[in-house]
Formats: sequence, C-alpha cells, structure tokens
Amino acid sequence: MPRPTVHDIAKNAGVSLATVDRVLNRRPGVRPATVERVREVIHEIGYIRDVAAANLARQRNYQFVFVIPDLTSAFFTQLNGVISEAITRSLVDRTDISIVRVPANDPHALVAELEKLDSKSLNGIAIMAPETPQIRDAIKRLKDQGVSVIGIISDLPNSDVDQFVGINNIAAGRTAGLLLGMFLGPQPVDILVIAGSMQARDHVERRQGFDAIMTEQFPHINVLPTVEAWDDSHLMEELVGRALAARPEIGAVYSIASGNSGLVKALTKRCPVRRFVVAHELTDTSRAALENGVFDAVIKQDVGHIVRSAIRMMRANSDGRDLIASQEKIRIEVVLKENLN
Amino acid sequence: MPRPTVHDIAKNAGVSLATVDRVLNRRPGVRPATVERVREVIHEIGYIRDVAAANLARQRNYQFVFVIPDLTSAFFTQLNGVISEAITRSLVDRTDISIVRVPANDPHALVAELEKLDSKSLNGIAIMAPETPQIRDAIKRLKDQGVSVIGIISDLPNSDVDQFVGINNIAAGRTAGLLLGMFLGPQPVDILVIAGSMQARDHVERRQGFDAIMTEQFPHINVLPTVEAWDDSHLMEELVGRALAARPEIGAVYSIASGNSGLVKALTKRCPVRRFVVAHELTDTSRAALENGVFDAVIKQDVGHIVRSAIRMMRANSDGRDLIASQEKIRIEVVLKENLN
DNA sequence: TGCTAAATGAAGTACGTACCTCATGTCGAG
DNA sequence: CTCGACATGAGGTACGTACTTCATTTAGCA
Repeated sequence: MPRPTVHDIAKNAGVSLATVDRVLNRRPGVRPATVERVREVIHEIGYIRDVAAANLARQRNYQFVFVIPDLTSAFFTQLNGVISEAITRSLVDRTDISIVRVPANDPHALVAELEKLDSKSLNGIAIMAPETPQIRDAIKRLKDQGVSVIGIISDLPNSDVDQFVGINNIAAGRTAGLLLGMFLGPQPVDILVIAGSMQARDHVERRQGFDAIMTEQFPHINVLPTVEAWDDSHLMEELVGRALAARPEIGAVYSIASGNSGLVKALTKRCPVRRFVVAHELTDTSRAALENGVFDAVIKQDVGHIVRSAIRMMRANSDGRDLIASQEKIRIEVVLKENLN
Repeated sequence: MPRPTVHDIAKNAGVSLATVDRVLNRRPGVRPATVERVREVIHEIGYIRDVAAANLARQRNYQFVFVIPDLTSAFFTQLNGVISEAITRSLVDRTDISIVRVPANDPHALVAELEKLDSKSLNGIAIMAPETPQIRDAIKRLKDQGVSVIGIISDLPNSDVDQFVGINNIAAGRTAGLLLGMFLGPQPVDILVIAGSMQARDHVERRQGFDAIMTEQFPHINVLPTVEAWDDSHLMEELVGRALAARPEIGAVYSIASGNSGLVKALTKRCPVRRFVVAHELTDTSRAALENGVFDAVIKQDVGHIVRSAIRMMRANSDGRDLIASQEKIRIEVVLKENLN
C-alpha cells in the first residue's frame, strides 16, 4: 500500500486532477460543496502532500538572512561559525542563507542594512539587535512585505517579530543567582557583578533576574553594584582586580556578559581566597576556566541550536507549516566541570 | 545563476547524461579517466545533488524501528510519546517508523522480537536494551544484513552498533556528585543513594561516577550503600523513610533511577531537616518536586533530542551521509528550579 | 428557454534525478 | 584485421506535484 497521491484523491472524490489541485493549493473556481468533498476524501485516505515533490515542481527555494552584530568576541565568532556551517548544510535543501554583519550599537547603520534587503527575493530574516523605534519600524516594513522575521538571542518584545529564539534572560539571571546562593551557604558574603555594558537588553534582564532571586531567597548575601567593563578585556582585568583587592570579603563573582578573558586573568592572578564564580556562555576561555576550577558554573545557550531553530522557523513560516514546539525551546543550560562535553 | 544540475555537468565535462549518471551513482562501465574528469567538473561548478528530486526519482522510503522496554514509568511513557510524535512527523518525508515494545529484563523475548524483524524492508533500528551475548549476536546479524543499528540511552559498548545516542552516564553521576558536594559545603555528612535496580548499565555507571568524584573531591562526605527499590514506588517510599529515620545525619539524597514518586512521598512526609536532593530525569513528578523545593537539582537527558537524533542518524547511515556532530551530542542537562522551562 | 458566468475536465509541460534500452564508438588481443 | 569486450551516447520513462491552457459542462438568472 503505497502512500496515496493526488491521483488517488481525484479517483476517490470523482473529480479531475485539476480540481484536486485547485483545492490543495487554494486556487479559486471550485464550488464550496466540491471543496468539501475533496477535503473529506483527503482526510479519509490519509493523503499527505509530498513536500519534496511539491518543492521540486514549484521550483521553491528559500532565501534567508541572518543579521548579527559584527563583534569579534568568542561568542560572536562562534555564532558566525555556526551560521556558516548552516549555510554549507543548507545547500542540499534548496535554501540560501547569507549573513549580514552590522556595526554594534549603531541602530542607524542597522536600519540602513535592513532597508537594503530585497524583500522580493527574501523569505525570512533572523535578527539580533537592540530594540529601537527605527528598528521596530524596519521590522514592521519587512513583515508587511511578507518576510518572516525571527528575533534571536536578544528579545524584541515590542516588535512585530514572528517568533523569538533564545533564552529567557531573567530566568538565566535567576539560575545564576540560585547556583551562587546554594554554593555560598548561609554565611553573609558580598557578590561582585560584572558586565560588558548595561545597554544590551539581555544583560539588563540577567541582572534583574539575579537581583530578584537574591532578594527573595538569599537576603543575607550582599550584591554589589554592576561593574561595567565595556567589552574591554584589559579594563575588566583592572576593575576586577581592584574590586577584589579592595573588598577581600567578596565571596563570589557573577559575570553577566560573554567576554570573560579579563575576568579569568584577574581571578588567577590573586588566588588567596576560594571564590565561587558563575559566568555566561561556553567559549574556549570559560571552558578552560571551568576545567581549571576558576569558574564553578557557566550558564549557556546553545548557539547551534538557536541558529538551526531559527532556520526551521523561517522555513515553517514560509510554508505556513507549524513545527515541534519542544524542539524549538532553547534551554538555559548549566555547565559544570563534569558535564562539559 | 540557478544551481547546477546534472545537465550542466554533462555539458561542462563533454560527456552524456548517461555517463554523468553512471559516475554519480557509482555504476560500472566508465573509464577511470572519465570518472576523474566528471568528478572534477562536479567540484568545479559546485554541483550539489538535489536529494529531494533524487529520492523522488528513486522512490526511496525509509523503514525504521525503535525497540524499547515496555516499562510504564513516567520516563518510558515520555519516550513512547516522543517516538509517536516523531512517527506523525515522519510521514511527510517518506519515513515509516514503528515501535516494538519488549518485556524489560527478558533478553530472550527481546532477541525473539529482533529475529522477527524483516531485514529486507528495514533500513534502521534504534534499540535500548541491556547488553547480553544473545542480544549482541542479534545486533550483529541485523548489521550484517545491512540494517543500521543505533543504541539509545543505555550504551552497548561491546556490540557492533553504528552509533550510541545518549549521555555518558559516568559523567552524569559525577555531575550529580559535584552538585551535591558543592551544595553541602565542608562539613561531614552522609549521602543516601537510591536506585531502581543495579542491573541496568546506565544506573551502574552513574553510581560509579558518583562514587569516583566523591572520593576524589569530597572525602569528608560519607556515601552510603545503594538502596535498591526495584522500580516499586511503595517499596521505595518505605525504604527511604526507614533510612532517613535511622540516620538523621543524612544530609543529602542521590536518586539514580528515573522513578521518583516514592522518594518524593518519603521526603515530604518527614521534613524536619533540610536535605539536598539530586535526581535523574525531568518528569511530572520531578518537575513538581523541583518547584516545591523537595528536589534541588535534576540531571536530565532530552528524550526528544535523543529520538530525533537517532532518526537523523539512521537516515544518514542509510544514505551514506554524515551529519553535524555537535547537533547529535546529547547533553547532560542540569535542571534547577529556575531553569525549569 | 436561452444566455452568461462559473465550475470542472482533459491533457499537457515542467522540476531534477534515477534508471533503462539500444545503438554506436573505441580499443586491445588474437 | 577481426572480433569481442568495454565505453559512451541518445533518448526515453518515471517519481509526485504545480501550474497552464482550452474545451466543455453546469448552474443561475432573466
């Protein structure tokens, strides 16, 4: 019993192939009663469209673009690499993906790039960007032209994106806080919090979540104000070193951003006290730090998963299909020395 | 510039379509020099076979079977559900998947089921089973007949399986141990370890890993002998209750198996002391326990991921393709109250 | 009843690849 | 030089679906 085809539908419904095709592809010119009959038969015989054959016939190909900041830290290098790998892979299934890297912290340039995109030949865009009014408008324009827009990594809650692919950063901050709270136990200590900058929405949310759980569940722990290092490794090393020297009672460090090399340097230089450290993103630096025992835990989001999920979503949106919700859920992963690989 | 087709190869190489086809599908009757020339052109013009069209022409369809124990605990119910979902999904891409549920702990019945499988129409099998000599032989037989065999969840290291999809359970045990060690701090305590049975390879390995890290890094902690509850919820409740009553100095519990309802009952009944609890597998029970603060951490393997990965592997094996290694890596996930979803 | 607009059918081509048949070309061994 | 083995070409059909064209039937309405 081979799987039923359009011919079987036609035969069973007593109509011609042309009519079946009109129903299947929602073309006009079919009486409602006939549509109904064909639909019934489709259901009855369990017809399932062969998407491969359909795409072949339709000469369908997908054009997707990833728009990401042109930062060069380990996390963004990794992101870039993962997208490149996806590009290679996607050649086999009629999908063209390109990367547009835009200057970070320059909404104007970003909008200019978005305007450049040719929405005629474009099916989907996955974008990581801060949410400004201009960007919101540019996204709206793309959506109006039928382009599927997916936010990745950093949410755009007030924009008209189809979906967001990434973690809940408030929960990520809470998770970091819970870990440190449990590691530290009941004695009062200070926690040093450091970040790249507090402009990025994801960083702000992590701090929010961190503060919230600390207040709720670990009121005996004193969370210091955020030290901002502006994505500068040397500056971070200096600031952390100074902070630790000034307050030896600091019992733990929470690193909100993904750049950690300066932090690692500062921590390894002066190691009189055992301090608990939780950081974000698994990179070569943070992996080594976990292995050396400099970091105790890393909160991670799987970049490969994010990229693949975004591609699946753009494709599903273009086809008007739905997908497996659980597969698209990006998890807040807790990585310790023992579950590193 | 549309993507190159077989016609473009033929044109550029100055040969006929028939020859191109012979080269592409490794059919005999082509001079080595010609093969070489065609290969070069393929590389030059960047030809990539349209697998959809190829499968269509080839009338290819995949027949896969999942062989799993017919246990009814939450974890296995979940596993069953995930496979069923995959079955529904797979209809669209010419893939037929079926489930064979075999009595647990009955290698004879398992082998009988394996013998029944018709290797003529079968392309791949994903199996979760203990490794006995008979099962090893049955797997060998299937492989010899050209069936791709994938081990899932519980490893079969001495069998001739193509791949194993699942976590490293020794590392999972070490991760649990590390968490408890860090939660407990420096004061000496006892840890109660409970399991379903110590027959299953995965459980044994978890215990191994747990003991190893405790000896190495937390020698001040006393790990008690494993309490076996034989997958019996009531028995577990009773045994745990008795153990906790007898030794109030127990500061933590490590639950190796996936069935946790008896444990939760025993723990909630008597709650004088704050005890750290780490368990395995995220089910309704363990999720609720995390939310209530009865469990502190759950070590999880993503069943949906495992099943999808096994399917991708069976398909890749059938096609002689390779796949994205990082996507197939099953992670040892640490789930706390704050990163539950 | 006749007219018009809408509904339906018949039959094709195309997509990119697989696979088949048969004719023809080429080369080396005897 | 001839024969046979092997290499290659030409041209086809098929897979399941999309989409087109044009002819024909049916329904609605005056």
